[in-house]
Amino acid sequence: MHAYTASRISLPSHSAQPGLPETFDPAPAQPVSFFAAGAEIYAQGEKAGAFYQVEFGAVRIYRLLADGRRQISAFHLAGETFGFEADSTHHFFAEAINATGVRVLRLATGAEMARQLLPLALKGLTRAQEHLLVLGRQNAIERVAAFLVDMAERQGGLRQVELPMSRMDIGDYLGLTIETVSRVFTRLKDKGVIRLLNLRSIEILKQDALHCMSE
Amino acid sequence: MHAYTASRISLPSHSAQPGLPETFDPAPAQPVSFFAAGAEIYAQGEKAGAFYQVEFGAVRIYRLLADGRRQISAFHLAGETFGFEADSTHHFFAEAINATGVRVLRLATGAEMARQLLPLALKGLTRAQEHLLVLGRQNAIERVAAFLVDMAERQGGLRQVELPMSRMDIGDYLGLTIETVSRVFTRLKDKGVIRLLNLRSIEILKQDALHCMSE
DNA sequence: CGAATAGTTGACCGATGTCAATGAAGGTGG
DNA sequence: CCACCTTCATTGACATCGGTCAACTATTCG
Repeated sequence: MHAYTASRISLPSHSAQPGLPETFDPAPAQPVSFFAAGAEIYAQGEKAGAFYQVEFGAVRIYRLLADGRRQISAFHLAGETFGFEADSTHHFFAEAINATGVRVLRLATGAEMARQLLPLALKGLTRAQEHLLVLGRQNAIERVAAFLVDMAERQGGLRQVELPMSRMDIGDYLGLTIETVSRVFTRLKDKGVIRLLNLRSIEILKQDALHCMSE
Repeated sequence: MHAYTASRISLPSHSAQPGLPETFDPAPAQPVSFFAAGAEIYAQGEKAGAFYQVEFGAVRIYRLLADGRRQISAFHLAGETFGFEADSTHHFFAEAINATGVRVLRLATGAEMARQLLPLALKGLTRAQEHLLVLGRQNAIERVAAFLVDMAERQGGLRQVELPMSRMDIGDYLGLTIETVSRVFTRLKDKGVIRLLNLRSIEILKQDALHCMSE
């Protein structure tokens, strides 16, 4: 049982992005906030009133038990959206994993907003439910394999996969300890399924084998 | 690793309910379908085009792995709504646990529908994410305690709680085996926290202790 | 270059799964 | 209405996967 102590590492600079070239956004330009690695985007219990789109970097969404055990329910990479809640309160914590920029989208109320948000909420629901299957019924190898397959898909299905998060983050996402995550990485490496380019990026050598392991 | 073999036990009678007294429903009356215990309401892969409100009985939503391992992602009791999907395909199975009546609500498209559906989707998302914490980071006693607390709350917070589902269903919801569920029930009974009135209903004797155990 | 942080590896332990036997409950037909 | 049979739940003995603790190594950052 490992304890996790949350700490506000640095404050975001809530200012609009000035002069960077950007892809065209049909919605009226919204401010982009920057967060340093480990910075809190919002906390459980805080008032919710916006949702967020990742411009660059990566975000972890998590919850804590009283004794510090942490469960990360989702990672969000560039282009993905998070932060909507059932009521006007955040039920989870959101933190930047690395230096991260998020576009803050103020919540309009009304049917048009619901129309935009619903598909995102439903996609998130499906993702969460699929993750339940992993946590409830898969063993350590299957969990890590499923995680790598998912990360690979979200990065365009390339052989090389960037893992912006630490082993502890991966463990807290998969319901495992860092030691077990590490051991499974080693086993996959020894089997020739993956290659560790460095701590934060892997190459998938046997796509089929990995898919197979993830069930 | 236990195998679960799904089987269509009986077909639903897709007919409107004729002469039963009903509580007033502001929406135009929709047909109610009846399902026998174990009957399939929809299957993974089927075309989705409606959502469902439980009139009476109970429903399990689940997914299977290739080798038969099953994860129940949610139970739905009377009054609750389920069946909406991110795209037009069901990603899960839905089965009646007991004799169950569900009101079938055909999906209108458009903003007004989204406005109605969004809160339900968001509520479901929050529930699923909270369940992730249970599956990822809590031990067997905590899981069962959390389950009982949840069931009690959803039944009005009474001391006596009805469990419409089998031990296997509970196990497949909590990521445990039936043996472990049974052993935890016995431990809670021996500690005087609960009393087993019969297989499908319990009495909570120490509400605080149970809350405490569920973290 | 050195200290601090993150990751890996090994030895051991315990919680939960597996397998098997027993007991209780519910449904069906005589 | 009862007896039997089937299904479901409980209990025990044992195995195993993953957690814990500790030592060591690699990486990053000042």
